[in-house]
Amino acid sequence: MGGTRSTDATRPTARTTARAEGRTGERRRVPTIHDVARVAGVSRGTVSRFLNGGHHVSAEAAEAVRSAIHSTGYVVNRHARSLITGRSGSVAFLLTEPQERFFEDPNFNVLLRGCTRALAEHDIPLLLMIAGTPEEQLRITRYIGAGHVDGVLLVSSHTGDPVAGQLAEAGIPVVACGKPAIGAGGAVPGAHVAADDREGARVMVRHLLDTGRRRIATVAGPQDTPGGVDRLLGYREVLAASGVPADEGLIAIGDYSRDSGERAVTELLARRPDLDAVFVASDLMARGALAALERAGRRVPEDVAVGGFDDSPAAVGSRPELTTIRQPWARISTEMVRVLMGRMAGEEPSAVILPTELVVRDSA
Amino acid sequence: MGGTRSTDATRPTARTTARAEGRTGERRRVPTIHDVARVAGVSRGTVSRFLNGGHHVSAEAAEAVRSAIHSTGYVVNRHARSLITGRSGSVAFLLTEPQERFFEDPNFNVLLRGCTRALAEHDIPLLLMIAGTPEEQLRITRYIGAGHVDGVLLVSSHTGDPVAGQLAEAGIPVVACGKPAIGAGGAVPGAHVAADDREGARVMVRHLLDTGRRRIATVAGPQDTPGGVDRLLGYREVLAASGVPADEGLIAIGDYSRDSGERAVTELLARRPDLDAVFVASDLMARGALAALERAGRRVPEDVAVGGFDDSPAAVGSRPELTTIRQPWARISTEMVRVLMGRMAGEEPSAVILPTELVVRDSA
DNA sequence: CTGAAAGCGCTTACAG
DNA sequence: CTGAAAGCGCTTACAG
Repeated sequence: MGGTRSTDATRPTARTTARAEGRTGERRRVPTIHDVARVAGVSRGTVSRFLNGGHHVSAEAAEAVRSAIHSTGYVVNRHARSLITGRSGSVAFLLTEPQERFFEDPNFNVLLRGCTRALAEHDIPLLLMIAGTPEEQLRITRYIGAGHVDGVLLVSSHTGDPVAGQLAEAGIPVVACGKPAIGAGGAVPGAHVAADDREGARVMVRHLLDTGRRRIATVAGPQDTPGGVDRLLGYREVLAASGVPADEGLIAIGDYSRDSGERAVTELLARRPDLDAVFVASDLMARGALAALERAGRRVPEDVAVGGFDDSPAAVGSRPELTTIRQPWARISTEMVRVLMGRMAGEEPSAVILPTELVVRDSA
Repeated sequence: MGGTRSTDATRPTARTTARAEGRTGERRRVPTIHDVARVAGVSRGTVSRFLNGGHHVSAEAAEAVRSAIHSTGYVVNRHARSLITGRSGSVAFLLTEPQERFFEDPNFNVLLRGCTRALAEHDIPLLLMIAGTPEEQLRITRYIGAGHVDGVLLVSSHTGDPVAGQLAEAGIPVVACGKPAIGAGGAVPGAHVAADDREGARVMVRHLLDTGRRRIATVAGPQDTPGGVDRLLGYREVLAASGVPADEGLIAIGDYSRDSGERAVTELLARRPDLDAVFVASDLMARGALAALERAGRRVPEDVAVGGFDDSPAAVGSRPELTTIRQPWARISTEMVRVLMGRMAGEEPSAVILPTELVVRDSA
């Protein structure tokens, strides 16, 4: 804002208001649709029609409006528009992560930036919201439920997140990043976009097998996250198919943190000293695995091959650099926005599973 | 939204509209101030007064409204409010960084999260905006200039950013992260919050001196950024004060990237093989420095001490772990929001310089 | 302290 | 194709 609204002689009932006056004393008046109409010599309705697709507007009228918009510097007042259309014209990027793990995850940046960009192309601002605590969740679901946002890009790694359900119940289009948990009651899964975790894990374990490894351990992710479950599943599948006997002693569970990877591999080494490879379900945990192996005097990849997952910056900062599975974060964000726009236009929820890619570096 | 607005018998002119009806067919009606007024048995004006501070509202009326809000589940329609107050009730977090370096910087996460949180406490949503290209800058300054946002948290590391000036000119309260460039023409510096780069550099160089180093080199940051300039300044000051002869051959310039740090130290080593310490103006560059030193067969810290800057996650992922200067990112975000709220309330621009902290680890 | 009324800037049937 | 008019949900002087 930052302007003084002056009495407009052409509007008999207009009154003088001095609100939103700039601190610095400038008195710029933000032009309205009314100004554009006056300059263009048409009615406000015509300007509005021009603004909303230009249907039922003659070529001359359109041109007059176009030039009037240019000369006045008109920008639509979204509040007025939203008030009548009932749509806010904005979308929320909602993070429901108590541990705030995502903020430590470099991939999160890529995702957030990608969504911001993709939305900007539709001229839709992104509202960043963090609902870590139950109070914040309540406040935010109320806010969103009141229609202050047309759709939600939901990021939460853990299952049992009540927010997704509440939002869906309130009729808000939602698309989640990552596979949602399959509710015990068989709740319909919402729209989501995810990397193909299972196939990614398969590819990595096959790579380990192909390079001659036979005693392949794994550090799986938390088993209350779909990603954690799927990557372990992929591991089991390939081993089963390869005829290598299943060995539960080669499986350890981490929580995606570096430390948990270090602990898990230390355990694994104690249980199965003869392991010659380990598929670690995240790069961060793989960093911990590298540390544990070094401490144990094992060379990587000579003695033990290490395969990570994510292809996060952590993958290249290590020594040796990590062979890993790249998650298509840029595409995930693009697809999330695309699916959300579809939902907002009335399409049914859909799931998009994106392929991952094996990145071979030094560790395996 | 997500509801059908039905004809309201108490409002003679109300019409039936079916807009914003949920895709799933539910027909929930979002309660308005009118519903609250009816339930509470007061006028809409009274409800509004209650909502806006409760002045001129009797205790009984207040109580009736409070309970009516609760029972109806009323949430204010911000668009309607904004339309009349001329304030949007939201704030932009604006990134004007062509290189998008900030998105690779883990500190950026902390900053963004901190600002989101601090704003949420005031019940103000944060709009994330990225203006990397000139076109995006134009679109965004128009958007902001039209009053769609009450204030801007500006993040841009480079000088000569035209956005800050345009925003200020449009009368939008702005507070920048980091010291703005001192314009050649002596433009008044805007509100900003920054770490004390110069003192941080001084502390590090003193630490190097105190631990017996005498041939202290530096890899400075880009000299078109205030941080780059100030950290080099601090380095020079301490050396000058210590009586160590100034040696321009000990000074190299990087661009904050890992590679540039590696290059710079390689150069430095060629020019001054007898250097026994290097103050590197960012942890990322320091990582590169470590690599260059290792390649050159110098032990850290025995042969050469390395001091970083930032205390980013890069500082602990290295071997040896980096001794560095911690930037108070959490406080920076809190202060940015505090100063911005002040600006929005009409206060004059102010600058906040926050202290840094020496974190001693293994590299120096 | 409180109600009735005007009006914020826009969109959208409704008649031409 | 186009204008006049109603109305979105709220706030705010203005009278009581």
